[in-house]
Amino acid sequence: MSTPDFSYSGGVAEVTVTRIEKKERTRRALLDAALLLCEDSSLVALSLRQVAKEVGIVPTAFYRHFDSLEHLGLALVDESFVSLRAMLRAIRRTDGGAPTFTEIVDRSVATLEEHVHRHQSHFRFIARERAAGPPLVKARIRHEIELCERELATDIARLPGTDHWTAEDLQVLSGLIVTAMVATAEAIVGAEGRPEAEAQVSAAARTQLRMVLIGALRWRSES
Amino acid sequence: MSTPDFSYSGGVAEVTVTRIEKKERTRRALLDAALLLCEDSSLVALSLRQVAKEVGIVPTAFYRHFDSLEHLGLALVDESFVSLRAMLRAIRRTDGGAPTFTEIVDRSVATLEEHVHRHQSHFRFIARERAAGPPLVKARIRHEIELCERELATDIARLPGTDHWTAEDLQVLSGLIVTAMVATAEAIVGAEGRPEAEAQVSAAARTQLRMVLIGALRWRSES
DNA sequence: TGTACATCAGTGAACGCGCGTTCACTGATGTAC
DNA sequence: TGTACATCAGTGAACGCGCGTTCACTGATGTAC
Repeated sequence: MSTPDFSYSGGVAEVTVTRIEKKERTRRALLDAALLLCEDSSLVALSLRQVAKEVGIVPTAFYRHFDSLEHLGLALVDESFVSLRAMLRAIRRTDGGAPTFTEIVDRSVATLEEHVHRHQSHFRFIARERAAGPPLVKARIRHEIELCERELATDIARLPGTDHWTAEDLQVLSGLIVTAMVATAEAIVGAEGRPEAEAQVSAAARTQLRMVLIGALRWRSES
Repeated sequence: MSTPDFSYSGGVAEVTVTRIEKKERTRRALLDAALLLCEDSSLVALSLRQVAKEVGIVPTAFYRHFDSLEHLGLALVDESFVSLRAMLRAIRRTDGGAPTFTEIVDRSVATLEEHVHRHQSHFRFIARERAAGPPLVKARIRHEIELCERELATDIARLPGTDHWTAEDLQVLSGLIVTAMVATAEAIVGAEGRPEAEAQVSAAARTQLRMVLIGALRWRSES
């Protein structure tokens, strides 16, 4: 196979692509191929040669882009958390002025559902490699999840009724919610588009989230 | 290396071991070796030859015991869930006549902590392979976790104040608790024996569990 | 109890294959003048 | 604008290695008589 040629001719004009753009496209293709190929096992079971073959370059050309598959994995983690942060922002935006807890919960779960669909492979990747990825990948995912928990904690602090909460309690609640939402995301992915299964998952998620919020808001007074 | 010889001489008597016992010991050694070797990646990244080498048999002898590493994985799943069920039974036993929710929560988390320590490698194995294991292994873990959720649901149904609950609500609550406890188990393992980190994890787990129970018991009246 | 035969856990050679990584290379793109 | 040189993404041969699996085997243990 020859050098991938990304220049193409439109109806009228020849479009030429710079060397830098071409390199960027190969890099993209490597990331996409790796994400696809490790879908049903893990990055640790994937080989550099498989990825290169999928993209249509020779194995040695891989090194022009990444030092190793593990480093490619770090890039995928970073990308995935861009999606995830975007989701947190979207939830914050839609829930910002919501009148009731029920509405906050419903909107949050709906937003989660939508984002899981749009970035399925990213969510799967994180869920998988969090537990089984190469060392550096595992470590970075752990760190990023911690950041998300903190971010969520500051969001929660803005809800009415949380004024007297300690920073620790906020953090603990935030951890619980993130854990539950990660599990929900996994379940949505597991539903594989079967609408009735997914409806059940999201109904369960709404119930869980409501239970948690109700419990959290009452919790100091009973402990 | 010659055939592993399990017969040994005590101070007084020669102890001979039957062929069946000898085979069983090799099988055990294979299971232990696999569990050890996949600790920091996954079963999908492990090779039959590594396991055989660790045990001190020739690679081909592996087939006397398992069809493949994936089937060995299934045996490990079964073993792990024996530990896990034992834990659920222990929690049921200690909490059975507990007077207050606080006590139920405290005892449950303490029991979890203790069992996670005793069967660390089993918990790690399940947490890892649940997300990234070979297909059959993933499927069986998913199934077993579902069974645990059902088992827990019937336990919860015995608590006072849950009489009017629907089966679905019980299932949903049970799912939430299992998710939170799995996450706690992972965190305990992650604390790696640093006592202050672990104390923090278990304190957070108690808070979370209490929030969840308080919320759950109030939830129907506010939804 | 002794002997002849069956069983079968573990052996060891061999196979073809995919692996990560090295190296010197090619030729299109980019740049300095 | 044209030419000479630099850059560098991708090539292809080669390496030694570990992989799963096949096969015929060995020799200790187990059993039937």
